[in-house]
Amino acid sequence: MNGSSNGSSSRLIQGQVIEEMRRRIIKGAINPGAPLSELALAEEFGVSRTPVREALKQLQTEGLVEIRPRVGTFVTTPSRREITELFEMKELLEGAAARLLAQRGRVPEIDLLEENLREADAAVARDDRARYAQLVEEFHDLLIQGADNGKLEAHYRMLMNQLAYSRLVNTSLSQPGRPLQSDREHHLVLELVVAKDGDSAERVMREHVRASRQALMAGLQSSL
Amino acid sequence: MNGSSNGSSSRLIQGQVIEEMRRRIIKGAINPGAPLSELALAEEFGVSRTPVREALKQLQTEGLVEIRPRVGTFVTTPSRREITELFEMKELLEGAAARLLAQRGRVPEIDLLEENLREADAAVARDDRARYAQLVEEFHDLLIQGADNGKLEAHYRMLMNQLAYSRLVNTSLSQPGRPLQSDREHHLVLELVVAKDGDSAERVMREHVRASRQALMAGLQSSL
DNA sequence: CTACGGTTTGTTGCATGCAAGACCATCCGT
DNA sequence: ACGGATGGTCTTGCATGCAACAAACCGTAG
Repeated sequence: MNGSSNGSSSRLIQGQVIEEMRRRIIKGAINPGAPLSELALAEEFGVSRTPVREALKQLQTEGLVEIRPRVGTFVTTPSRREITELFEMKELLEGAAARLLAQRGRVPEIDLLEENLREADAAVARDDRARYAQLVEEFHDLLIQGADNGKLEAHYRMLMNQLAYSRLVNTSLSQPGRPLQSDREHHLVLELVVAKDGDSAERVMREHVRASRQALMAGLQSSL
Repeated sequence: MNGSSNGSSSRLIQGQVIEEMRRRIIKGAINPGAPLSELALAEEFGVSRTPVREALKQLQTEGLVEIRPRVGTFVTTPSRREITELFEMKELLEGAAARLLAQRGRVPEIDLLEENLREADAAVARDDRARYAQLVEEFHDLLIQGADNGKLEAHYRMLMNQLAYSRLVNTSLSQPGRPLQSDREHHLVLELVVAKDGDSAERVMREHVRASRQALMAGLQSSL
């Protein structure tokens, strides 16, 4: 398994459909709850229903769509409770990743993380929120990769996909002062990782995720 | 999602195939690495290739089989490294579950866990390893359910399926003295949970999983 | 206006046929 | 005997047709 995607998928047309549909759902190009007709998708992609059907089946197992037998297929919308659960998992996995990374010592990912923070500092300084959002995602990705645990990474990607996190990051960072605080928290985590203090790194990382979640929830409240 | 199974699957024949195949793989009724022919399975179940095919696709996403395009479908065999990774995740999730359960206070699952330990004590006392193995699985299941986090439970079940844990438990418990120690560790965890000491409960639970893993690895070594 | 029945439409579930690729054994040439 | 080409056979991937079911829609009776 490579994360949540189908390994050598590019050659198989069902693989292409999977990647495209996943991209659309995660980016929010399709409204949550919207129906996905096999036939319509098949025609749009210029293929038969079969590969589309198999793609949707996989996306269902990944938790991105829901197939109601003989009714239709719909983009899933996480309930408030599920969002809370997903963040609990995010906190768990990223905290563990920080600890594992700290235990590994100085691996290439550390350098990439330091470089990431240098860029992030600059982005925050010039108030470039879009760029900073990208860097935040990269930071978390590097942390997970640095943990060097394929299963952890796979489950993490699945979670983030269900959250459609790429969209949420922006909401979270739109809270005043959040980017600066977020950047500081990243610095602290990386310091503890470099110092090989796994326990503290995990604790601080979890606090960071909690803070990020609260900023997000606040942002969601105000946007509704 | 209800764990890793397909919700209302009983009526759809692909759902029946999924459940049956998953059961076989987890129970070890099929040798790891063995090829699974769509046609053969279809004939055995008395259906066409289509539902079998869709079932295998889902099992692939769950990590139980591997579909090599135009070659065949095979039962996956976790590598040594993957087993280590899976146990790292198990430790993580069960530790978190212990902490979450402790935070929830006295919920029904606590009573069930205490009842479970009473039976487990008896099973250990009369050296009934088979019964104790069942109770161990039930203990961990109750812990996860008690955490009251659906996502955590879903990911946990997926992990356990990949490990084919029901088989491994026996190997682990075949180590001399392991059942008694395991039982004691369970008691300690539950005490801390009841005392609402989440941090300690998580720590001890993780130590318990590590110990269980070491017993398993020792058992695997000697059996090879 | 409301409640109920029948129909119509849309959806997915399953069966089947064909095609493309991978693998293997065999045969031929050296 | 050995190496390479070649054919055959097995596998899955995809296209298509039909059937079963669900939901909406409309007309009708009360």
